[in-house]
Amino acid sequence: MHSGTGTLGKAIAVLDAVAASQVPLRFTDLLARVDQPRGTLHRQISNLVEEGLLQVNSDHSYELGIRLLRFASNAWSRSKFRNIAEPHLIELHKKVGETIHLGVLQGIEVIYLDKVESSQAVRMHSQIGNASPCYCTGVGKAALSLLSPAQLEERISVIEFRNYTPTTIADADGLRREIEDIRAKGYALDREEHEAGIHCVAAAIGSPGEPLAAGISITAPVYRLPLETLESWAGEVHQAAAAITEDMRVRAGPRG
Amino acid sequence: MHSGTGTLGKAIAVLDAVAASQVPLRFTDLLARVDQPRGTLHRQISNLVEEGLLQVNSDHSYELGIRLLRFASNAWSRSKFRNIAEPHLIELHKKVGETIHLGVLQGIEVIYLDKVESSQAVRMHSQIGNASPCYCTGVGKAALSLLSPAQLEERISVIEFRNYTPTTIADADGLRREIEDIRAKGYALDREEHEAGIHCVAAAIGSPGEPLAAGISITAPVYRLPLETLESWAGEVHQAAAAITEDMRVRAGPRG
DNA sequence: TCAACGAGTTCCGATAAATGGAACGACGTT
DNA sequence: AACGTCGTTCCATTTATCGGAACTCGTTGA
Repeated sequence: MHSGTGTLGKAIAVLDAVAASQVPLRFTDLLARVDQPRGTLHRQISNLVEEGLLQVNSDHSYELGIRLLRFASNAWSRSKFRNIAEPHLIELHKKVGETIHLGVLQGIEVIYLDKVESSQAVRMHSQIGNASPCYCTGVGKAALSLLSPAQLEERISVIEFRNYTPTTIADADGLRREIEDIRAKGYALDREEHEAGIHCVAAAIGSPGEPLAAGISITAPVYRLPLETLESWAGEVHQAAAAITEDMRVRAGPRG
Repeated sequence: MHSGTGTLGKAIAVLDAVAASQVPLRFTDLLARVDQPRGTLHRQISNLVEEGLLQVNSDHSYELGIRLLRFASNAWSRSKFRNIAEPHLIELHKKVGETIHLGVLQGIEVIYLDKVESSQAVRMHSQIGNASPCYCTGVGKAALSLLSPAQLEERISVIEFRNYTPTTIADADGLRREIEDIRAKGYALDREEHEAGIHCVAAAIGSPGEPLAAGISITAPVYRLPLETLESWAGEVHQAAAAITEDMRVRAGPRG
């Protein structure tokens, strides 16, 4: 979504382009999306394919390579943060009985690291690894509230605001006010700002000034759970988030 | 597990080193595992961290970055192969009632792409994305049987045989005989060769000479299911694998 | 107190790799 | 048969990578 400097950055920009597209891309399509000369792009793609990061179908369309899967399964299962957070997610889920999400801020996106819900019958993988815009998700806004003014402005400046629903925050000023509000209250609400019919209450994980900016949320469908109920759990979310923050501090500080 | 040529390859070799290790690695640990001068490695790591592919903890230990997760969730959900195979896996599961695995050959490893089992209660992600050696898994051996003699020898030459269990194939000659046997029979068996107490029957997906070499397997614990029962399903596995191969041919050939 | 050590980081000339413009070959279209 | 499109290859130029050495900082031990 952002990168581009350095040889490695260029290569990843190609992966990004492939990942961002809903339809399979052919060489010329990529050429249009990645700002690179033909020869250069061709070689970069070749390298990526050779490394197993990109896969080419028989019709010359590209998809992300399975080697990424191998890396990711590793990243996920060993993630210190996720492992520390997991018991807290489960505990919170037991308290409220609704779906719990764990996500971290990555640039201007939230990447979901874990999810605890009642009906595990849903097909696996759900939205683990999925990315959503930070400005219209509870976890995202909560995480943003940890940033310094400078960091915050830096991120805001690259956001392209888009109205997913009527309640989506529409511009930078709206987001600034929202962040202020979240800092004051200690929790964030997503009032169907990303997906109609879904709202959530969230709290930030991490401390101002430190690199980790993340959050957890309780998510529920509007038709079944009013916002008031959700908001009444603000204390619980905040408490769980604080517990994770503390666990991270304790276990990261003294030693690995 | 292999790469190393080119700037990109070097970078990925670092990721591989981090992924391969069970314990968190610090700078010096990586230095020992990746054959690179200090200055060079330092810059490569910096680049990887900057791109979000690698993450550095406060104690200078490294773990794989969550950005990989984002790529992987994409790679998985959009994978043409996985999507085509999925209904066949479910159908096969309904027939036999045991766990079905889908895996592809990547170098000398099998990477698991999907899994269908009865008790989805198990924590998600299970072993999707996990990698296992090709010479001691049913899927791996089945996939190897599709390779040309030259390709096969190339791969065999880089395998480091290791005895996971008493029945693990111990050397190249043993593997060559096994592959011959699989070609003759049309299916592969894993007689507790990778994990004691677990065996499976598998069949190859793909055609000789084509790039895709994959397989599916029916897996079961020894204590509950004798090998004879498993082997009696060889026809079903083979049939399902053939159906996937055919679907891939049809849907990949005419157009994307 | 000071020297020695190990871990991580920075610097910079030499070197090798990436760059990108242009030409080429393969198809399908008009 | 001439044309446009798409993918691929080539090669002189440019640029980033390489890697040895020096530097910083915290720890250990005499």
